[in-house]
Amino acid sequence: MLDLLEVAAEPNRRRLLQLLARGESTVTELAGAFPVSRSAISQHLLLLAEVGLVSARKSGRNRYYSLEEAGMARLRQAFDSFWTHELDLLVADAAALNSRTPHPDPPTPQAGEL
Amino acid sequence: MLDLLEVAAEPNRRRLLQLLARGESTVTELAGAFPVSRSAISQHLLLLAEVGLVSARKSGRNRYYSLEEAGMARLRQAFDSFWTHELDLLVADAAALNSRTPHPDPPTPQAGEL
DNA sequence: CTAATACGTTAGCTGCGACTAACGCATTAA
DNA sequence: TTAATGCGTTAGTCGCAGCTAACGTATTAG
Repeated sequence: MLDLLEVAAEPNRRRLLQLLARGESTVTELAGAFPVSRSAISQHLLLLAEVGLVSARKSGRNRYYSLEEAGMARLRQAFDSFWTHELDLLVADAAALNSRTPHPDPPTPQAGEL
Repeated sequence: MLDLLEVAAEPNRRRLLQLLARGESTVTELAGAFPVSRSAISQHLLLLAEVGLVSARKSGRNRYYSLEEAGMARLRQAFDSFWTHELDLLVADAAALNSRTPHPDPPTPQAGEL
């Protein structure tokens, strides 16, 4: 599996990325937040590393994983590239239909946002 | 597979969503844009329908698939929910590193997706 | 030193996702 | 009417993604 978006989309890996956004962490620490084994988490991390979304630093007998910023930027670009202008228009319509909450930020094509 | 992001992330289904963003289309028409069979495309569409991203309208002996706007809005929200503030900060740093254009409004020639 | 403990990875299994082939059903042609 | 063509879906196969169990390795206790 080489596809960036597909790799990042898997629920456990998504969660891993979010946890790592808080800061670097070991496999065991991360695994504590999941119902599955360390092994499973380790393999998810290896896959994330393979596509350049994370990297590891060895210290003692621990390996500290952390987000690879350039990779995450590529992920962001991939999603933005997927989310074409047509989709923006469609979703804007949908939001107008079923929301009494006046959209505060979301549909605004902010520079750093989206 | 019930996960919205995961369903949408698969490359063929991603492409289907993009094609449908241009307007409704039949299974056969859509399949023409892929190297795989009508059957495969039909099954991808059925899955997309199951999670509410598309819907179908029958006319003659054709079924016209089109995007479900509310579902696409949910997809957007799911991604925004995943992309936490921490990630925004990290990616902002990464963008600052390898580009003098900090805000990707112009079509960046980087993305190899799709 | 040896043994024990804890870390992360590799070996092996299983279920399910993605695909082609076979099918049912309409529509159109004869 | 019947036959033929084209539409989309269902039946069945295969490979691989995701998991647990077993392992290698390295630190720490004795």
